[in-house]
Order: sequence, then structure tokens, then C-alpha cells
Amino acid sequence: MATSSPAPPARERILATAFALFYAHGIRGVGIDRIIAESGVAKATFYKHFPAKDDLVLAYLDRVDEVWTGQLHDAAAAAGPDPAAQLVGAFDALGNACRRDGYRGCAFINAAAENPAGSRVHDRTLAHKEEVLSWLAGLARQAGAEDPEGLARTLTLLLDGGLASGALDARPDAPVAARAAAAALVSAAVD
Amino acid sequence: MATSSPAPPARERILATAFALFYAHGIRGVGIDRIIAESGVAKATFYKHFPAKDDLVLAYLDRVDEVWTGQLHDAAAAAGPDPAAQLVGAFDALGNACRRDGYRGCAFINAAAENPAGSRVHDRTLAHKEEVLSWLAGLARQAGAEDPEGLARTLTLLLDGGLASGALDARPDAPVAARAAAAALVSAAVD
DNA sequence: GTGGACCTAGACAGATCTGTCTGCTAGCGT
DNA sequence: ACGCTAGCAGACAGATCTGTCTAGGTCCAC
Repeated sequence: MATSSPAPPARERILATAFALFYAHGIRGVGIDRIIAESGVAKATFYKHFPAKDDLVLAYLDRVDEVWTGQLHDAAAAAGPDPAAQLVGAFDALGNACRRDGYRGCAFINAAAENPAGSRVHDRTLAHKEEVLSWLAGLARQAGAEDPEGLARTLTLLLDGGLASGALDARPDAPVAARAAAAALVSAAVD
Repeated sequence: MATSSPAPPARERILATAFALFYAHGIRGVGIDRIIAESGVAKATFYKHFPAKDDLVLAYLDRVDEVWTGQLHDAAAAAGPDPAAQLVGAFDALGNACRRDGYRGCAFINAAAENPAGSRVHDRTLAHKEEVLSWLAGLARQAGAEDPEGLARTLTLLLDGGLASGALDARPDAPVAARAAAAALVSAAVD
């Protein structure tokens, strides 16, 4: 989605710059002027593509969703065809994310922290989390868990907790513990 | 702590106002002027008590730590004398927190999302999380878990995940799932 | 009553932020 | 050759933010 247009270079440069800066410094911590300067784009061009900062923020979140969802699915797929194994394998995406430097936690949760409850940004975050939850619930159902929604919910807690904790201390034990706990919960729920 | 001074009314009013506003709108979302206006304090008075906004932010986080740690300990204590039961009981604090309206997730994680990695705010967040972690590890040790640090780490993941998820959707199933998962993990680790 | 601590009221400076507007340039299809 | 689209460069307005400063009020101890 959102790639139906020819994707001109200016828009793409803006988005790539915003992606890096928003994630690294927070949304309110990065001004339009800085994005314009670092993406080498004229102000008028910027405002042609994104009429307001909020529009850029939403496009940023769409890209984050794309990237993170992709990593989650890839990690799950790498675990083989067994849905139960995939549920656990998805946690490798968490480990990989935390290991990257400049890692600063879940971009959605960070964005939601900066925006009021009814805002578009907040709603987008909610939609993203809901999407991950229902994907996990689908896998849990395929795996034959007796309470797929409950298992999926619990796994999202571990995932979100790992995303948050992994951003704080440098030690890599948060993703390891998350994966181990996920494995225990999945095998308990399936058999 | 931090109550050794006579605690004059102006400082307390500022702090109480900051507590509400920072949590509700984010730190960068609230200007000094607004805090001054809503706490009914003169600007000079404000800057006498808090030489810079950052100082107020740290005082705010200290208060958050006080309140949240207190709720956690109270919830654990309410579960009775058994340390294993206390580990699970602590999750009632999560449920209570999520139920309050205006709930917007963990104030520390939100604050860290708005501040760069080396900042004082970030460090304070790290210290708080470390404190909770070691408290849980102590309980886990008393409960006779074979890997108290690992269990404690996993429980913090559920706690942080619950704090984050509970802020997004209104449905109360996140804290319920967190508590249930905690109970399962604790009883598996203890016996 | 005098000095000091504590407070209020609000002007002010300087930076920064979002968003608008004017002018200019380059490519591209017809 | 012409117009259209996309883009660059940067001045500008208006709001807002942090932090300083002046000026004065109130209460209490001595």
C-alpha cells in the first residue's frame, strides 16, 4: 500500500530523513526545518507533499508498520512451517531489533507517548498493535491453542515489553527472556 | 525522600500541576507558561524552585517513581505473606492503573521516548526499571525460583508490556492476560 | 519598624517552530 | 516553441517556548 504512485525522489528523501530523525529524536524533537535541511529539499516542495507535519508523521508510521511487520513475518517464516514454532520464531525479530544500534524502542509506542489519546497518531498506533495481535491470534489458532486470543494477547505483552525494555539497558537479556517465556507459554497452550 | 525540606506550598503546587500535565500531554507538550498559569505561581517563583525545566522533569519522575513503586508494593503485600503469591499480586497494581481514566501508559517509558539516550531523564528511567527488576528478583529468590533473575526479567516484560498495551485499547484484557501469564510462569518456576 | 524570605505580576529577549509566499530553474511531452 | 510539472532557494509572518529581569506585596522574627 501507499506505493501506487510513481514515488518521486523528493518525497522519498523526505520520508527517509523523517524516518531516521523521528525515530532517533522523537517527533516533537525534530522540526520541519531540520528535515528540510537534511533531506536537501525546498520548503515549498516539502509542503506540497505533506501539507502539515502530521501528514508526514502518519506516513512515517506507515513506513514503520511496513518495516516492522515485515521483520516479524520474516522471522516467523524462518522458523519453518509449524505455526507454533512460528509464534516463537517471531521473537527473533525482537532480538534483531534490539541489537541494532540507535535502537530506541517501539516507534509506535514512542509516537503515541507524544500525542494525545484521540489523535490520528494514537489511532494509527492502536491499529498497528491490533494488526499484530490478530496476526498472532491467527497463528495461535492454526497451532491449535485452546485460547488463541488469550495466547496472542500474552505474546503481544512479551513483545511490547521486550521492545520497551530493550531500549533501556544495553544488556541483551530482555529479548532472550521474552523468547524463552514465549516458548514456554506456547508449548503449554498447544499440547 | 526529597521531603526533608519544609515543603512550601508553591513548590508543591508546581509539582502537582506538572505531574498531571506532563503525564497527560507529554513533557514537550507542556510549556513552562502553562504550568505557571495552572499552578497559580509567579514565573520568578517557578525558576527559583526549578532552575530549568529539566529539573522539574526529574522531580516529576521522582514523584512518579514514589507513587508507582508504592502501588506495586501495596498490591504485592495485599496478596499475603507468600512471596510467590506476591509476585502475582503485584500485577493487580497494573490492573488498577489501567482502569483509571486518563491512563496513558508508563510515565517513565513515555518520558524516555521524548528524550535522547544519554540524557538525565533517560538515565532516571533506566534506574527506575532496574529498581523494579531487582525488587522482583528479590521476591523470586525468596519464593525459591531456580532462576530468580530470569523470572524477574520475564515478569518485568509482562509488566511493561501491560503498561504499554493498557494505554492503547480500552479493553481490560491486557492486565488480565498479564496476570494470568505471570501466575503460570511463577508456578512453573517455583515448583 | 526593619530586614529578609517568600511570593505575585508581567515585560522582555532570543530562539525556534509551523506554515505561506515569491521567484527562479530544469526537464519533458506535444 | 510552449506550457506543465517538479523542484530549489529563501524571506517572511505569527505563534510559542525557555529563561531573565524589574517592581512590588505580605508576613514574621528580632
